[in-house]
Amino acid sequence: MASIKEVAVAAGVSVSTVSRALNGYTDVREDTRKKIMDIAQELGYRPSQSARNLSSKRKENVAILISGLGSNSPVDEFTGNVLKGLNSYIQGKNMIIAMYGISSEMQANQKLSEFCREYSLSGVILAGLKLGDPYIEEIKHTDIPCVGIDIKLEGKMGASVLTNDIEAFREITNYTIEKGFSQLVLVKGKNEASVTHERYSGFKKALKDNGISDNSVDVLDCRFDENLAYKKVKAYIEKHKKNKGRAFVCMSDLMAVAAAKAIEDLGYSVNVDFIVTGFDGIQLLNYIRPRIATIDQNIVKKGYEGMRLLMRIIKGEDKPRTIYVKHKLIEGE
Amino acid sequence: MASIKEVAVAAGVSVSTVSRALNGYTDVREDTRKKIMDIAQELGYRPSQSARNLSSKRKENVAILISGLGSNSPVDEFTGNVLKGLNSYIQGKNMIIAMYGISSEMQANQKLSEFCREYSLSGVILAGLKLGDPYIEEIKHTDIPCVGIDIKLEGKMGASVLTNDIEAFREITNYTIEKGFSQLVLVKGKNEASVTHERYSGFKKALKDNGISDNSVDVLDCRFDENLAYKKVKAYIEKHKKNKGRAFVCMSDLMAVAAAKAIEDLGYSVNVDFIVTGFDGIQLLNYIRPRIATIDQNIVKKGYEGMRLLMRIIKGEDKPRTIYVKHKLIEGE
DNA sequence: CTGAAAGCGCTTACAG
DNA sequence: CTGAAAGCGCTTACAG
Repeated sequence: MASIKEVAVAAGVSVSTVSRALNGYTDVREDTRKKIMDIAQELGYRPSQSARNLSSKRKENVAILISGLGSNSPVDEFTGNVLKGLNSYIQGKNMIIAMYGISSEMQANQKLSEFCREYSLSGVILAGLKLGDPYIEEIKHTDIPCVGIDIKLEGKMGASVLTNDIEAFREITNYTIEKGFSQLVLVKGKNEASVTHERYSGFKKALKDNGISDNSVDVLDCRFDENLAYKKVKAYIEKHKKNKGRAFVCMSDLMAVAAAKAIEDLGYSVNVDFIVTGFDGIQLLNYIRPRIATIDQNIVKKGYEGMRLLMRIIKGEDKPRTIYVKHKLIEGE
Repeated sequence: MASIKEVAVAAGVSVSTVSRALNGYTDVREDTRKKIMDIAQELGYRPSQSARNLSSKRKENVAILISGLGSNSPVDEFTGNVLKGLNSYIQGKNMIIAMYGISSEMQANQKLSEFCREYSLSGVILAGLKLGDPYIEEIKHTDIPCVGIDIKLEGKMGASVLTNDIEAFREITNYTIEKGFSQLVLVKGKNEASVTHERYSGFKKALKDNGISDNSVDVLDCRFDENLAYKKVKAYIEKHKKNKGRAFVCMSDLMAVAAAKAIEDLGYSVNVDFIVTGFDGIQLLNYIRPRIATIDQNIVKKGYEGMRLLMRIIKGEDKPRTIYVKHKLIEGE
């Protein structure tokens, strides 16, 4: 419960001196500082962040704003992994990061800049944003540093941490073909998601790499919906048997798992009669047999890099820019 | 960027009046209030929380402190589900909750009361705490409302949201027996976890319910470790074949999944040759075939109820107490 | 190297 | 019903 004043009195110095000592200013005599430190420690003194925020200009408060916690969205590992990544960055750095849930509704009611002012934030990480969310547009013209995880942010203060979806999807498609399955079926995500377009573009590059013509490939539009993927893949196989597409290249792991299930439910063997590949690298795949090949996006690393970039931007050590976190191909069996 | 002063000037009233109008005090003339509201809206005014925290006594700032985000812990769904629950409570309530990651190390460095003072918190939800964490002890003597999710908090300000582990485990054990498998093998969690003891006690009640003697039951100490569970269950079956324990009653879903895998790897059929049951209700089970019976703990609900209880305690509408969130038996196939 | 003083943006008795 | 003023706990020029 100690305030700076109590520390000052106990140390027999002024409040200003305590403040300077505690904040690591150099113009404090060493023994004065020592005494102040000791007393602060003893009293369990902690500066009130509210008071500090109110009086100080140069502050380094950051927060992560998480969208999509709303109750209709399925809980996935994304949030936990991002948090874990942020956390690993601040470990031992004597800093703390606040997290706030932001719904699309809330974004409509309160501008990001107002939010940051209200909570004294000097920079934010944004996770879970969807194309069309109000903040995406606002960030183009804001002057507070923003780092988007898995979402491209524009404007002079907009930075991003992304997977190179084009390269990654090209890679896994090539992997599929190398495994001897060149009659491809693309199990596609929803068009509203930017990643769908990027992965699609990577897919086409892989076709070109292998001299496969676009129109020899079937596309199942499954909108990242596992039930839809199950149905469409099942129907596809029932119709063509093993005579047409034999490789289901999926834009997400969950769709891949559904596709694999469809294959098995029809009495075929995954990775033998038909190959399936995913994208994301979710935990679930570790429990599915046979193992489905995928691209691990390394979300934890994204959290870490996002945090690191944000701090560097705030301190002026770096400029807002786009970082690509290296993905990893995980082979199937 | 507007401050209360600018609103006051624009409205032609004093700062005090603006403050009272915005905070819903009744002693403001209706048209004055209306004008102030309009102008505040127009200017995009938001009160600085820092200033408010500093000047006001009766504040209702709450936060969730999450332990176990440390990088060595596996990411699971727990955190995301709790957050989702909290979030569903505050939906539309015009409030926001801050989240902070707290490691055991940090707990050792900074007392909870100091933390709350530093961040102007009037109440906290604690999630992911382990037996032996420093804050558990401190809470016994603190005077700030604390709600523990899945951890029993003591002291006059300690509240808890729990599963009735004893009843739940008794229930699933009884379910197993009803399914015709009475030669039980308990796949046990680690002794350092309080839930292990409670589930064990529920297990024994079920034995008594069915007149089964304790020493006819084998216990595999697997410490909530899936690899250990896999090994021990496999060794057990290799040794006894189908001649002894036939029902692996597991204290967690992950151990149950491992047990099921061991069974299948030995060429047996899950839920036919041997039955397996879990505990938790994790998403993964929806993807494992055949479906393993389990107890769904409803973590989302726990988050919701925890938040609700905390707010009620802060407002004086309720006393710190223990809430049990109803679990649900999910049958296997 | 140190202290007195102003000020950050609010809330809240108090007076009228 | 409204306003002037004190105060919350800090930081930061400024003076010495």
